[in-house]
Amino acid sequence: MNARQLKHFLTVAETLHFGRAAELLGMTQPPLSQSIMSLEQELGAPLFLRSRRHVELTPFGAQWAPHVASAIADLETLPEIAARLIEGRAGSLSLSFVSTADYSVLPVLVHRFRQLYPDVNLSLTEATSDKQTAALSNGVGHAGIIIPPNRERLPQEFFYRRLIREPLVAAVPESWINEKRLNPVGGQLKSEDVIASPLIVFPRDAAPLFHDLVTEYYAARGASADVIQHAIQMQTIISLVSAGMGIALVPQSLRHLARTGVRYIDLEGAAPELETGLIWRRDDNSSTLANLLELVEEMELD
Amino acid sequence: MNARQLKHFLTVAETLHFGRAAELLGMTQPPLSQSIMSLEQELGAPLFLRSRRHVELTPFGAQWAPHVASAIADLETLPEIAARLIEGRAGSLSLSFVSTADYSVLPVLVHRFRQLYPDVNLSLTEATSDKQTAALSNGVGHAGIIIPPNRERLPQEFFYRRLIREPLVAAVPESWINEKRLNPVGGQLKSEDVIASPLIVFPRDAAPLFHDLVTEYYAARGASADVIQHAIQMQTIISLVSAGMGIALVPQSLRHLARTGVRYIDLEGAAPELETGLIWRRDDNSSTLANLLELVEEMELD
DNA sequence: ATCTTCTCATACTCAAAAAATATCAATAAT
DNA sequence: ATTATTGATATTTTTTGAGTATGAGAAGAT
Repeated sequence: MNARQLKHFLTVAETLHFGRAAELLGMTQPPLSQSIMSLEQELGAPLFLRSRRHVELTPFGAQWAPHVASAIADLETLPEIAARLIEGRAGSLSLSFVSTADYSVLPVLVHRFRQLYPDVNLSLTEATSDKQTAALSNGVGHAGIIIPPNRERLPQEFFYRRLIREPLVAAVPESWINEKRLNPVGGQLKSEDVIASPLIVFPRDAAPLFHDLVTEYYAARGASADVIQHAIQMQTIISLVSAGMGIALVPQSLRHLARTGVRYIDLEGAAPELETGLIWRRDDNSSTLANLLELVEEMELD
Repeated sequence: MNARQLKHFLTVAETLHFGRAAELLGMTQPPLSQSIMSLEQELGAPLFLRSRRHVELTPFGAQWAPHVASAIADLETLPEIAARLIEGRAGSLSLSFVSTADYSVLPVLVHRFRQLYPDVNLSLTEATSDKQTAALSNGVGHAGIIIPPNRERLPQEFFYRRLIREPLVAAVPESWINEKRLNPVGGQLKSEDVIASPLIVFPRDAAPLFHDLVTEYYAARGASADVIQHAIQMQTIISLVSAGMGIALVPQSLRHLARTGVRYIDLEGAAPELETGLIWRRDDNSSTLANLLELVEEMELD
């Protein structure tokens, strides 16, 4: 019993006519008759009742036909499924991201991807850059949005592409401005003001690169940060700023996270810039990943 | 692309080794390699990454495999489904019955059938003997439990088998006995008492054969029935008896329908007998029907 | 470093299966 | 009666699937 014979059976069951069925199947009638007969012999029961002029299904044939039809239909959608998987229009894409990306590239990227590839199962995981790199290295996940280390420290097994490069801005309690504790000039905060203010910042182990970028700002000005509090979530940091506990240096895109009592102010002079980009394994040739990369090329994220 | 190639693909995907897969498939390795290659060519994408020493699935292959596995599994259950349909262990059986059978043969028949063939979809329809015969004649339903007409009036297209032959008994209001309006002697009701009592009976058009059996009882005794009420359901008739409206002549098996205020009493002498039997189309060779018939032969219903 | 082994690919041959052609036989309609 | 229709049978041809023999490249052993 093979799919060919089953197809033959279905066609005869539909037409109830060997000649016409053979035509539909692109073959001649004799081999079709033989095919059905051998199928019946194998099953040990007739599928059709044939008089010399008429063909009809036996009760067994009639009840079996829908099962066969369903199995054959499933079989025949396999090439279509394959095509969709090959083109990356179906399948899965597992994307990890650092929490800061949540306010900049991630939403627009995810939205566009979902729009273009609605049938791809996109799974998103928040993780630090280090953890993302480790997971990808172990073959877990397809791509990660990270804050990149120095080029030489990025393992050879990865490709990297910059997504966005944005200056840090200060998130400050609104009250401190009203009380003249901070004095922005022309919409910019002076470095003396920054240095003099208690700082709320990520713990270094959670985001070493971002942490280092902030502390280097102080070091470059011959000072060191007066870290009053660590917090592991951007939202928590902003909440603490709102409570007047201190200021924070955050990526500019965090302006999207509006919160009463918090003002975002540009830094005076050349602000440190935070780069965010995408990494993926060189040897990963998943088509869903390829589609994501293509989409990244097409989008103007900066 | 055919089921054979897909099976090859699945086996290689499981073993990740062409030689061992070929062995599992009962073939040699070269044609297996060719089969996979031709499948890959047809799909337009590689299913496996082969180095000279290693085989692994491509992302596409890995994602396609479960779809293929499911389709092939469905395909391979078709012979099993066919066997069950052929043996009548799956499929459907549509049985109609007269309402009186509800209290005699039907429950035990249905119970036993369900027990033996739990996967057969058994559909039960209550109908008069005439309607059942007509439906069967039109190819609707498999068998019917009817009160049979004279043999010569049963169309040639049917087979018939008696299931039960039971005497009619009188269903009488309990109060009438207490009030000595009826006087059973030795547990039997005299025909004078029957003739003298108002009768509740099926309308003739709903059950002509049963109706005729009852009226012939009166005719044979030179009387005619004093029909005080028609009712179309056995339960209604017994309810009316319980209310003291009259008596009814009912099949003995109706004793199973106990009701306060109603007594079932044998008729004096030779009581009219009601036959109930099964009909089916001679040319219906459904295996579920065959199983029902076999079951009927094995059971002692009388 | 060389040799052996493992493993998938290639070239070629053969057998079995599928389908074609030609024809038959039975039935229904003209 | 005759003809057209339709499924079955007989026989040949084509296609497909699988076999054998062998090659080539990589990993591991000596």
